[in-house]
Amino acid sequence: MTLKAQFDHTNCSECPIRHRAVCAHCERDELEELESIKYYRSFEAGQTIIWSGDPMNFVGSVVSGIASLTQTMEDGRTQMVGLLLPSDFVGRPGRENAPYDVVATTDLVMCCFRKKPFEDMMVTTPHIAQRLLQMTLDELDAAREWMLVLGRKTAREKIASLLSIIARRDASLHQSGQTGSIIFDLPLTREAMADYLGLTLETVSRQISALKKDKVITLESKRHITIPDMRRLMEEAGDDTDGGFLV
Amino acid sequence: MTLKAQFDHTNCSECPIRHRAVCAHCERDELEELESIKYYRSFEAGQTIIWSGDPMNFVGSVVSGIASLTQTMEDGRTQMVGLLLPSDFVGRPGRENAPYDVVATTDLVMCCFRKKPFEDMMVTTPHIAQRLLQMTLDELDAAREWMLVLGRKTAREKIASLLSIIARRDASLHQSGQTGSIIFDLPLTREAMADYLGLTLETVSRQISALKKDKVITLESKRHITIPDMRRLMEEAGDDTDGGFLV
DNA sequence: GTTTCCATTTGATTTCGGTCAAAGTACCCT
DNA sequence: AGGGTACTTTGACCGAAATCAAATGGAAAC
Repeated sequence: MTLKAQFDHTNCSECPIRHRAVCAHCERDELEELESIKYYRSFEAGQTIIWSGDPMNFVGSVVSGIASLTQTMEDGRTQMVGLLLPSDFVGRPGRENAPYDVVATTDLVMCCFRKKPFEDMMVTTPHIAQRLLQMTLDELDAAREWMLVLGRKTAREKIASLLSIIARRDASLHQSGQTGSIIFDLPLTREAMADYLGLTLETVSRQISALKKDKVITLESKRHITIPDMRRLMEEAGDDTDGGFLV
Repeated sequence: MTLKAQFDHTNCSECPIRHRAVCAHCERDELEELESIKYYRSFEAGQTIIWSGDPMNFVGSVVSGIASLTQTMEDGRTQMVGLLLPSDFVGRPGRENAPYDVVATTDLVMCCFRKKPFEDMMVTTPHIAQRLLQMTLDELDAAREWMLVLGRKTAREKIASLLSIIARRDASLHQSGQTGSIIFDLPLTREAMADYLGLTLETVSRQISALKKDKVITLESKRHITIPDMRRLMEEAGDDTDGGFLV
């Protein structure tokens, strides 16, 4: 592995990336502790990063870009099991990494920590362990939320759930509250959506067309979506309340 | 809430329950720290425990028995999102609990901690936070493993996956290695299996019958199962390797 | 022993989503 | 502009699992 510092710390100055554990802006003190054991590495969109087994003895954290965690069966069936946004971690400190592939959805910069010093640090600086625990609990909730989607929702509800999640995440980024319509770009291909939802890409396409026909969503282009009424979309998703959602 | 100490610490003397955070046997020192803020409570099999929202301001840990975490949609569709075995935790320290119901699969004893002192304790005793993090990471892996099952496996593969998981957990409890056939009692009704697998109970029944007909499993009684060849079962489950599995 | 209740099995039919196939669309590249 | 490629849409058909319905089994209660 060749690892090379490619991240300019000054990028972080207004903290747009919410890099909770290591952000130079909001966590300068911790950053200094970590400095000696971390490396930055960048990946191109579409690249698959094998993050399993012993050789990959690193814990990684997304600095910028989006990646997805995927599991693949030997016959090719794949299931996306998580979305990695800036500040999210991958890799199991304290043991061999789980057999997931990390796929860069966009260009990606990751911050990699060698495991051993990372673990030591968690013990010596309990607030980092504490924060990592909070994040892991969030991810666990998201994963469980998704289990309901995968196990019990119809194709139409699955699509609505995914759009609702992305829309809300976008809305929270843009601070635009609940007012009026929400517009966003889909960062996923139809196939990626299918892998996330446990569907085929044809079904994804059909259900998006159906939601468009029923005026639940509007498509400016294939990837640019408007949601005129968020409440309506959430009904379609079968969500009763505004409970937990993915990241 | 009436909470009452009903757990005899001497039960724990050979540590059959792996009660990692509070076991009187293996973690006596920690137990003493926790003593003042914890309460034991027992539940009957079949009882549903609402563990969400503000009023339930507790973190719970299973002392003995089995419980399941379930999510329910307003139209009654339910999905089991986790199995709680002795030593597992429920409840999100540091925030409102997630909207899951805890259903006692067997008679159950839980150890409940008031959240605030529990959180303080995590900061003051970092090794507990560390251990909780490990357990949460394990659960996250299990949840993600299950996402593949829910999203991409056929009914037959789902059943085989569940049986394989239970069989392996049992085998590890009985220290009986990989040798020969494995016999165990199903702790779940067909309906509970269906809720776990995102199927209907009829499909569960049909697939179990099919596996029986094909000699992958043998049923002594409806709940007593023999697996003559574990490798065969794992093939049926579509598992290529012996990767991670649930709890 | 027999009645009751619940879990389970089995059957008949329907339906949702998958599969296979073809056509349409946008974007990049000389 | 033309042509290639990757992504997306749409159609026709099929099959796995859901749904509806009834029968069977097994254990506790009377």
